[in-house]
Amino acid sequence: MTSTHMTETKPELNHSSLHALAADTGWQRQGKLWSDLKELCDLLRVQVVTSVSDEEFLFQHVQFKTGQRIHTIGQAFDTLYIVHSGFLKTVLIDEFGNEQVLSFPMKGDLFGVDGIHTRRYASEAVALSNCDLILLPFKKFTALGRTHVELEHAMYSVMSRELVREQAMVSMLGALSAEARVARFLVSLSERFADMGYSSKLFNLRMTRHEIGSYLGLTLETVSRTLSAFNEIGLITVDQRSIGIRDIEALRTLRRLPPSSSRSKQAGKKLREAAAVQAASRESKTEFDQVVAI
Amino acid sequence: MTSTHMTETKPELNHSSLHALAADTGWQRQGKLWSDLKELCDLLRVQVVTSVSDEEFLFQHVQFKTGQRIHTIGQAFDTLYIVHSGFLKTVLIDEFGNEQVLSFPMKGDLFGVDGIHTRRYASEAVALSNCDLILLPFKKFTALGRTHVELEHAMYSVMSRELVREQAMVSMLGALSAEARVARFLVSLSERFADMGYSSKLFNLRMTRHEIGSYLGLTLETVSRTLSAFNEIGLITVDQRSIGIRDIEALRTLRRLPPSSSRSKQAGKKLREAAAVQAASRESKTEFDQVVAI
DNA sequence: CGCGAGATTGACTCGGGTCAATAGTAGTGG
DNA sequence: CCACTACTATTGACCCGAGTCAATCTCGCG
Repeated sequence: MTSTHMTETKPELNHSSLHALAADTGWQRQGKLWSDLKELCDLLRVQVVTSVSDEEFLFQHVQFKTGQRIHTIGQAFDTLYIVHSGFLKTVLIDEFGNEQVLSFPMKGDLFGVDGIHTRRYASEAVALSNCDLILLPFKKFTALGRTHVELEHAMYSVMSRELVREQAMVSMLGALSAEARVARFLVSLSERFADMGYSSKLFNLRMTRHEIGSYLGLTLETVSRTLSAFNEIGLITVDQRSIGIRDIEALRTLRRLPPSSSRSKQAGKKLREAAAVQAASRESKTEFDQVVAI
Repeated sequence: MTSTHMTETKPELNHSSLHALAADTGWQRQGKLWSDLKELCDLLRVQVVTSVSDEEFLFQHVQFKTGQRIHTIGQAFDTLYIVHSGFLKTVLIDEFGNEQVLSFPMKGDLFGVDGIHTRRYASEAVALSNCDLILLPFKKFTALGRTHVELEHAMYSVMSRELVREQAMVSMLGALSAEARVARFLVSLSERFADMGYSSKLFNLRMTRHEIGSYLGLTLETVSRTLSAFNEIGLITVDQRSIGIRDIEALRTLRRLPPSSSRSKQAGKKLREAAAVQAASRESKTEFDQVVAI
């Protein structure tokens, strides 16, 4: 249970075991303990007209180790979480025990929102690395929102942003080819790393091929194969979890081969080949001079 | 522009033409004109501890005709919409003009939420039938939320619900086969019609095969074929836009043939066949004694 | 009555899922 | 320290579900 890699034996949604686990964590108080409103809003990338930095309103941090569950499906909801550092995944578990990865929250991301409506979390959140999370008791937060108008708006804003993200996800799953999905996934990861201050060109994946596949609606084999293909074409460099981005533009513009409901009949295959050629022509111009993330 | 079927010629995101159109509508004032808070919450299926029915806070209705656009992508956001009656679709338009249907709002649904974050609508909403919508000016609404706590919570709740819905969508697109998607689509439609007071057994689709396909991440041919297959198996009755549900349980439990990241290796094909058999055995027990919707 | 949009069907193709074998990696324990 | 074990990743062979292309049919409307 305390090993650093994910070996926890899927506890069958056992709530008591979860709580035991949380208790086990013991609200350790190393590292940063509290955050104020401003820090919180900065993290959420929400522009707040710097309200008086109320020192009275502080939010506690909690640490989770790799593999630990932050919350499970069905567990009573009462707090939202903001990632201060670390990487997680949120998953849905369908009626037959199959996991479906919904998101990979990282620094600045909010999660737990799906619990508001039914007052129970609709998904499960698991730490993919050691994490430092900010607790955001929902009651306390809404109460605050009433006195700090801009905070309330921030909340709406973040939820709206999350909704737009999901829409983009739906759109991607509905319309893009496997290659395009993987390409975009890499691009978005790269961008996230960039604005977290890490290298956007060389980084380590925090999740398995299986998790990536689940997130993208593909099998792990397809993910692996696609990464290998990108590698051969020269778009990226792959070695296990380590990814080097060699041609982000090619990845970004890599469109769907004639996928789903396409009406504008532009031979998609040609686009792919074009992208490949385009990539090959740039192959030698990028270099790897940046620091590896983490 | 005022014809009752959808012939509007994709106006290339021309905002001025949109506004002209809205002006054209002329905020017609037939039918119900205003709704109070309680009515609004009832519609949203949010339990509100019946706040004093403030007659001062009323929300205006607007009518749209089939094919009219309620808002377009990029248009400045300032109001949310609640469907009082009628059917719509919301679509995303990707970088090459392809539509992707995101939802089919109907009675009691809220839309426009995706505009909160960037202050511009991220999607486009189009009426699939004549519609009666309730306008919900966002500013006014949040202001109200500050004095009526339960209203604020209702807003969070509805947004959270919407998020969960999107998650379910992602999950479906990522994990289910074409047949399962169509089956679930029919089930959810049936349920929606049921709690709108229409028949859950016999109803008319308000959207084309193409739109259904776009929504489900399939081609219109696959949708058509799948409906035909369900028809032959005896799960449903199809005639153009008219759908008769004959075995909702079979549709509900129709699982994915071995789709994506399946680890529990249960021969999916057998499940399908089982469902078919199951369906056949029930074939004669359902009857069509209910009133057709609309 | 003819036109155009939508729906249905068939034939063909191929992207990506399935199954399976192999290899690289890391944590565990003797 | 090294073998043992459990994941994780990579690759290949095979095949089927669903996309593509295209012909035909229906229906509502001008």
